[in-house]
Amino acid sequence: MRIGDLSEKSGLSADTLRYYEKIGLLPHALRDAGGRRVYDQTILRWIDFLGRLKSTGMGIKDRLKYADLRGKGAASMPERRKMLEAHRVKVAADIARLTGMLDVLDDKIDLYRRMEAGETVDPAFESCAWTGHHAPRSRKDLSHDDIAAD
Amino acid sequence: MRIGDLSEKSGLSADTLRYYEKIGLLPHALRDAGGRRVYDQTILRWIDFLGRLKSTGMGIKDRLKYADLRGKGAASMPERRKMLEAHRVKVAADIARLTGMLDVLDDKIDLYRRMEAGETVDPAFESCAWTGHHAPRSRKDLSHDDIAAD
DNA sequence: TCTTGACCTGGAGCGCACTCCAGCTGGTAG
DNA sequence: CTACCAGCTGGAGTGCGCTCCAGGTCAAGA
Repeated sequence: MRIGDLSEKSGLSADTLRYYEKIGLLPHALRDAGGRRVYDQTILRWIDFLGRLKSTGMGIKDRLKYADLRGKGAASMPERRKMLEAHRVKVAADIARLTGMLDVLDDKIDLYRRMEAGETVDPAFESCAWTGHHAPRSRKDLSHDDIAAD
Repeated sequence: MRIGDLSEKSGLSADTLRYYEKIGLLPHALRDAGGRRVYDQTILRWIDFLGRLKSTGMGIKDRLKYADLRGKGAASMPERRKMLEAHRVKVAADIARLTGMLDVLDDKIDLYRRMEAGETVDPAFESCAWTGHHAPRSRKDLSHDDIAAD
């Protein structure tokens, strides 16, 4: 498989694949007689996993570190596992944040809908504006205040 | 409230607050006699909501657009609502993606743990490697292949 | 009065993650 | 034989989202 096929199968551009190799995310590809990169199917598994790490918020530095560990073989397994465990914590936190946002959005969308329909806004939300001098205590407090026509 | 206090309360640096004002995410702040920005508490609600939009993956262009609509008042409500509805769809998709990753991570972490303990790898996972020429059919298929010592 | 510290402006610089390009080579189809 | 296309390299450019800095103003406390 050459870079064009891999590009198609992986969904990454040839430029990106070469870039990934250059920075070390992908191992140096073997070359054919003409100097062109030749890939094995198995690289797809790795590219997919890298894509998942990226799309779940792992930055390039950590992906590079992980790729580096992977290149070191079985001895690096405990360290790789620790990285994945750390990432798991972040992913779980992100899910919680996104889920919270879903509620905020639903409330706001609902408020807009009602205001568009000409409904008077529930005074329970009007009156809880920040007039005091206290800092917000929690996400819950804030998300309550968030139900506003912003 | 001056910019230092707002910085503390919002968690954004004064530089970032000025930057946000410059690009239009925040409205132009009123100034005191000495030309310094003076803020009202209510700006915190807006900053918090902007932060949520950002931290749930809304890019700067869309946040700018939303901020612009907000500045136009009640007439822009239907459009704002549509933006929020579109964002909701993205957020829900992100939650699904992250949740899928959680499973992948759990499987991989488990595999590493077992391999670190010297256990032989389950042949069900060894043999399902990509030797065929088919593209992956679904996330489920792939996540299965993903259980590999990468 | 003097000094400190918060704030001001405009603009440069940075890290991430690509993306594009010029100019070249190598293999293949007509 | 020639045209073409895929691929090669090195390097410049891009968009996002800040972050930092120089050089200045202003107000309040010792």
